[in-house]
Amino acid sequence: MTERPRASRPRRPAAQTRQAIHDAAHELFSREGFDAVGIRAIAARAGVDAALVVRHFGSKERLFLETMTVDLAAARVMEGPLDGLGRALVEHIVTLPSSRAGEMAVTSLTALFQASDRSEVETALRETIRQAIAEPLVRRLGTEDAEVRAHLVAAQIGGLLTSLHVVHDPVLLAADRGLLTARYGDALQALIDT
Amino acid sequence: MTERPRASRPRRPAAQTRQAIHDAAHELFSREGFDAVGIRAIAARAGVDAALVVRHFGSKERLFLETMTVDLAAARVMEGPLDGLGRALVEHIVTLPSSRAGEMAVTSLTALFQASDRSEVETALRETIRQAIAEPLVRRLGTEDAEVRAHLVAAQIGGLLTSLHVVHDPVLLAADRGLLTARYGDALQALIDT
DNA sequence: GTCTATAGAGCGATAGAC
DNA sequence: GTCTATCGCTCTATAGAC
Repeated sequence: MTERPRASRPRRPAAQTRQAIHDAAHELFSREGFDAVGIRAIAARAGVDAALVVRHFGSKERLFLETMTVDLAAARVMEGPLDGLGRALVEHIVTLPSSRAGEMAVTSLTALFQASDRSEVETALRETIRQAIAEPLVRRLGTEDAEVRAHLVAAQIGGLLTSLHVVHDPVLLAADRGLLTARYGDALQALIDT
Repeated sequence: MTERPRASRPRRPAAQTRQAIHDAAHELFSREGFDAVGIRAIAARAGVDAALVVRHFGSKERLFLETMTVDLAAARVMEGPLDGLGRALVEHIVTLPSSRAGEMAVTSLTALFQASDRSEVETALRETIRQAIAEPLVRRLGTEDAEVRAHLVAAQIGGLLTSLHVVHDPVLLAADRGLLTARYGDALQALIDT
């Protein structure tokens, strides 16, 4: 249909191709995990050739790391008053999946967890947790053991996230959000208050 | 060297072969994860042929599930007095890797987490958590919301375990055990006391 | 009970024409 | 920038000789 002798296809802008690969990769990696998804499957979903995936992102692992970034958007919550912060954080966590961005953050986090036997992925995961939770909090807690406590807060929040989205604990998934927030939030608060 | 025309090898008892495969599988799966380890590698380490692995265990996934079982040995701790249970549980968790059995439990748990995108593995993981933590505890807590609280306790303990052994949080790994036990244990206790 | 051999498929990555 | 073709390798699982 095109008048040119189709030396190559209708020529999409490179940025658009890159974005299509990016989106396809996020969707497939989120749903099936790193190992179960091949470059060919990503290319097929993006409507491009498999070689382009490598050309644009270098390798499957780099594509994974670039695609599965997590923005927990917890920074805003962290700025709130220290008392009541426990419940506010848990409320934020359980509400995350109701926004599109939050849902993507959660699925990415799950995929990172499951691929964390690759050392680069483990590093990315660790850095994500540090930046999103531990570091903002350690500045709020002036005390001497602030760093350890902040990382324990991160551990506890991670526990809720993995129970919900990795293990899929049916009791917690079915539980009343208010009850969850109150109980787990107060336990978190104990960690914050020392 | 053998006098028989080596139709087949010196004939090891089947149970012994099975055990050798089992041990090799545990070691490799623990260290490298489900996807990174092939049947051939397991067979080589066990000193047997790859076909025997399939013959004895049916499939790689069945071998994985049969091999990576977790005994957290938390039941004994659960029987202790309800007050102080938080710290006792955390103490138990951070001390786990110092025993051989505990270390195997921890490495198995890590491998289960990382392979939990396979639905049978996810089910096994969920069941392990329920049996080891949630169920023993729900019997101790008489209250109405006992089940949710017990599963929140499991989530919080899972958070510590994953932070230490999946994410490898350097702050927590370097932290004083006593401090960890006190802080995280008291937060856990808040969940137990309601 | 153990082995050889192989089916049957998929993989990540590259070379080079266009 | 895009595509075709392919290299070289891995994998799980099975069939059947011994």
